[in-house]
Amino acid sequence: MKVRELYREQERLARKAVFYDAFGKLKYVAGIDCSYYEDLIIGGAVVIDLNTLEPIEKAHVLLKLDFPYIPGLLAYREANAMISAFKKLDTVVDVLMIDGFGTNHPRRCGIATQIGVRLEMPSIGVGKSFLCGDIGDDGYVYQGAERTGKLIYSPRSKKPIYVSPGHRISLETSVELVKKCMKSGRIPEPTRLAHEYVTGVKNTLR
DNA sequence: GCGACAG
DNA sequence: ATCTTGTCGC
Repeated sequence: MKVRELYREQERLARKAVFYDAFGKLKYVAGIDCSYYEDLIIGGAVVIDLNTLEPIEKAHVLLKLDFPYIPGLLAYREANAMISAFKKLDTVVDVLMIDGFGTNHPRRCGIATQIGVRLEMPSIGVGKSFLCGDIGDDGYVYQGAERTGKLIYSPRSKKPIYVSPGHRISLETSVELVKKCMKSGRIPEPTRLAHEYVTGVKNTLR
């Protein structure tokens, strides 16, 4: 498919995303990430108990890479592996925390939004570097008049992470949840553990 | 045309 | 993301 057609598909998916809290009490968060090895992509999901921040279940999957890395179209490269790994979990997960962006995206449809809409599940994007928008003095990322994300600084690091809601959750709740999942490092436990997990699986392949 | 550009 | 040693700092 051509890039401009994928752009249109993203605009269509973005219209389906909602940013209010569509859930009850939260207990299980799944951190999702992926890594690469030769022509394979390793998708991984780690379930964390919000009360302890300890992992209770993990699952991963290996797929053939079938799409290049194109800024703004990351989901077409990584979403299938992430979703496949997530579906292997037995735990009934309440919310997804994904490595990447949600509504803070050029077409308001980052990988967290695409996965959230496809699974009809609450999702949050946790980016590690700036993508787009304007950073206000209040720490929020603005796209026009809308707040689409927020910078979060962990106690020590100078570099922030970028939090943006993907689907079925508000920006405020997203920020609150990410903060609640912060332990020692710069990255919240769900995605930090997911990243650790998939790199571990990769080192198994060589 | 110019600049920006997640993982 | 990935390829990679030593090295600065808590």
